[in-house]
Amino acid sequence: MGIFSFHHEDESRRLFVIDPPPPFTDGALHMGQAYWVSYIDALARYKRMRGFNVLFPVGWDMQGFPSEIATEKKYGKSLQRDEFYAKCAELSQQNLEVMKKQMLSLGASFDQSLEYKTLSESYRRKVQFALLTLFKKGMTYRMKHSVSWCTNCVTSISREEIEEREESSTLNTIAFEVGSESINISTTRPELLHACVAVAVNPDDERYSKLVGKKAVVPIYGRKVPIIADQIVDKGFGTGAEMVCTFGDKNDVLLYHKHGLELVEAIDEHGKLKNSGELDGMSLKDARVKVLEKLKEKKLLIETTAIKHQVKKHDRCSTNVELLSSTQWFIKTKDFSDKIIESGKSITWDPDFAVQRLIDWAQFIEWDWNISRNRIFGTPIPFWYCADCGEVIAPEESDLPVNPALEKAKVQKCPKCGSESIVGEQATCDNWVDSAITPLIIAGWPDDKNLFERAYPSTVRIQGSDIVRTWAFYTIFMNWALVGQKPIENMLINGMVLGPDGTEMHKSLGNSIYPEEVLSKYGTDVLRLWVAMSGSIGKDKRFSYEEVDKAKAFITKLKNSAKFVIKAAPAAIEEQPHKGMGIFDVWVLNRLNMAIKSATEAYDSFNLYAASSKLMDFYWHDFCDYYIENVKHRVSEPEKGESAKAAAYTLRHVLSTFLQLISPIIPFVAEEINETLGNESLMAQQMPKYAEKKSGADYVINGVVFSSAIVDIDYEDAGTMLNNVIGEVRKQKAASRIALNKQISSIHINVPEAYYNVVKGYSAELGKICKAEKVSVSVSESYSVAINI
RNA sequence: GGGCUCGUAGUCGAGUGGCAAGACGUCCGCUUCACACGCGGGAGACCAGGAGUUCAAUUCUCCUCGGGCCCACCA
Repeated sequence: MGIFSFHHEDESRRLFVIDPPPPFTDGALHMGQAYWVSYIDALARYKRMRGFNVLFPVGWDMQGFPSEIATEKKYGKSLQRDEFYAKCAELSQQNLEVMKKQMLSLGASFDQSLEYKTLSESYRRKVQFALLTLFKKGMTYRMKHSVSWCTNCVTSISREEIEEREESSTLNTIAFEVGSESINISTTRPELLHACVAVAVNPDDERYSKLVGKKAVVPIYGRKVPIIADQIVDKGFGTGAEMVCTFGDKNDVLLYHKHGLELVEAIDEHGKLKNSGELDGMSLKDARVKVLEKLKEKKLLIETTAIKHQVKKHDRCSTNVELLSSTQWFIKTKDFSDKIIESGKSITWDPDFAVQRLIDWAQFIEWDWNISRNRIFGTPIPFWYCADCGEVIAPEESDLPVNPALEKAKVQKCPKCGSESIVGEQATCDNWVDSAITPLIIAGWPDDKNLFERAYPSTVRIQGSDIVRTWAFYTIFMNWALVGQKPIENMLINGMVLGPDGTEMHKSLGNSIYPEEVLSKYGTDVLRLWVAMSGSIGKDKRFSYEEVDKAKAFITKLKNSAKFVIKAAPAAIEEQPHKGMGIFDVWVLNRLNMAIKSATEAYDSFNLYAASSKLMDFYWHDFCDYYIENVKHRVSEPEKGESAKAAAYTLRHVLSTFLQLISPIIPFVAEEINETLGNESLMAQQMPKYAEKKSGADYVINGVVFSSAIVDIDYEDAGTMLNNVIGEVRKQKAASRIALNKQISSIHINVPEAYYNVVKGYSAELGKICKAEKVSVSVSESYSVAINI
C-alpha cells in the first residue's frame, strides 16, 4: 500500500472518485494534458488530506488509427492481421511508458495499481459485454446505411472526425431533356451523374412548377428520372434545380429516403466508380474530366463557373469524405437524445454553461452512432453474422472477450435460415466505444458489486471542452443505456491551452510548447502553480512564460521566507507560549484562520484559482510583508524572552500550516520546506480546519481563547491599526527618500480615543519596528502620523 | 443563417445590484542583517458601445459592434 493507494476494503471513509481522461498513447504528453493532470492531482491530494479515500486511477486509450499508420511505416503492409495487431500493441506500450513517466514527473499521484489499458483482455471483455448488453436490448444493430467514408483509409468515419476546408471548384450547369423541353441543373459533382436518380426543385419555384412530376433524361446514361419538389432545394443557388445522386451529399441522402428514390451506388470503397458502365473503375477525379468532356461534346454543358465551397475532409488524412452505402454496426442514439440531455442536466457542470455544448450536440443527432471502423488495431466488434440472411450471431457472455475476425463462431448454422455461411465481423470499434465506459471500469463494473455501490457514479471528471460532444456525450449515453444512471457527479470542463500567439497549439503551426520544456526550465511545482493561477477552469488559457515567471516568483519567495523562519526559529516549539503572544501574533494567526476558510471553500468547489490566489495573497502580504517584518526585532533579541519565543512559535506555526494548505498545488517545494522544519510528511497530515470565532471579538487559536478584553478592542482591528501606522511610516520614509531601516529620531501618532491605549501600549514596539528613537501618541479626532528624521 | 461564450488599466485576470481584487509591466525611491526572482510608494479602467428595468447597473434585460468555439447550409 503506497501513500496514494485507494483503500478498497475501507468502507468507513468517504470516497472521492476521479475519472481522468485516458490519454491516447501517441508518445508525448501535450500541454493540455499537463494542465488537467496538474489540476486533478491537486484535488486528489487535497481530498486525501481531508481524510477522503481517494480513487485516482490512470487509464490509457491505446488502440487507434495513428498507431496503425506508425506501425505500417515501420513494418510495411505485409504483416498478418494478428502480427500487425501485436506490433501496434508493442508500439503503444512503448509510448505509454514514456507518457507515464511524464505524468509522474508532473507529480501525478494516481494509484498505479488501478491502471487500465483499453487493449487489455479485461477491458476488451467489458467493452464487448457492454455491446452485448445493448444488443440484447435491441440497441446494437447491423445494417446497410449511408455512412461518411474515407476512400483512403477505407473505413467509415464519424462526424467528429470530419473537418471542413474551403476549396475552389466549379459549378456546372447541365441540360437534362424533359420531353421536348429541358431543365438545367447545377452541380459541383458531375462525376456522379451516373448515380443520378432524380432532379429536385423547390416547390415554390415557378420556373419549374410545370415540370414537376415529369421525367427527365440523364445525359450520357439515358436513364429517365423523376423531377421532384422539395423545400430543401434553394431557389437562389445555381439554376435552382439539382440532381439527386445516391449519394453525393447529405441532401441526397435525405431526399433519397423522403421520396423513396432508387438506389444507385456511385462508387466503391476505394472511391472508384461503379454502376456507370464504361467508366467503372475510374477514379472520381478522372471521371470528372471524362464526364465533362462528354457533356461538352453533346453540347449539354451549358455553363461552368468557378466557386469556392466547403469540402468535408477526413481529419487524419485530408481525403475528401464521400457518402456511400455500406454495412455497418450502429448503436441506437437518435431516439434517446432527450435521455442524454436529461442525464447531462443532472450532472453539475463547471463552468455551468458547458452543459449547453452537450445539449446542442444531442439535439442535432441525425443518425445513430456508427460504432464500426474498418480497421485492425481496435476492440473487435463481438458478433458474427449469417452471410445469407444477415442474422446477427452473438457470443455467450462467458466466452468474452472474442475476436470474430480470427475466431469461428460456436454456432455452426444460422438459427434463422439454417445457412452454414457464418461470417465473423472484421470491423473494430470506434475508440469512443472504449472510452465511453471509463466511469464503469474504474468502479469495478460489472464484477465488483460492492465497489460499484460505493464508487459509482464517479465524483469528478476533468476533461477538455473540445470533447464534450464526444467523450462526455458518449459516456453519458452509454452509462444511461447500461446502468440507467448518470456516470459523473461533477464535470470540470477545462478550456484549451493555447500557444503564446493565442491560437490552438498545433505541430504544423510551430506554436507548441511541451511540458518537458517548462519542467526542465522551471520544475514541476512552477508548472503546477501556473495551472492553478491561470484563471477559471473553463476559460481558454494562453500559455506565456511571463505567466510562468509569476508562479516562479512566488515559489522563490516561499523558499526565501522559509529560510528566514528556520533561521529565526530553528527548533520546534511544542507548546504555544501564551504569555509572550502579542497583537501581531494573534492578528496573523487570525488572518491565517481566514485564509484556511477561503482556501477550504475554494478547494471544495474545485476552484484552484481561488485557492491559490487567496493563499498567496495571505502569505505574501500579511505574513511576509507585515508579520515577518514586525517580529524581526523580537526574534533577533540576544536574550530570548517570552515574546521572542511566541514570535518564533508563530512563525513556525504559520509556515507549517501554510505548507499544508498549499501542498496540493506545489507538493514538492512544500514537502522540501516541511522537511527542514522537522515536521512529519505533509502527505500524512490532515488539512487544517477553520476555527469559528467564540464570540464577537474572541479568537480561538490552537484551543486558546484570545479575548478582546486583553487589549480592550478587537485584535484584528488593533493589528490592522498598528500595521497602518507602520505602513504610514514606511510611506513617509519613502517620500523622504531614505532607506526603510534608517534610524529616525521620532514618530508622533494622533489616534481616535478608542485606539489610544493600544497604540500607546505598543509605542515601544512600534519604535523598534520602525527604527525610531522616540514614539509619542496623543488622542485626536482624526488619525495621522508624522515622522522626524 | 442559428446557438453558446467572451469583451474589466499596456498585459494577464478575479469579482459584485450600492466607493472596481490581485498580479505582470511601467514610473519614483530604497543594495533593509530571508529574498533586487526583493522592499516601499505612485500613475494607469467613464468595467466594448447604445437603450431599458431600478433609488442605484460593470453586474439584470434587449440591441449593436468585435473575438472565440460549435452547428446548419453551400446540388
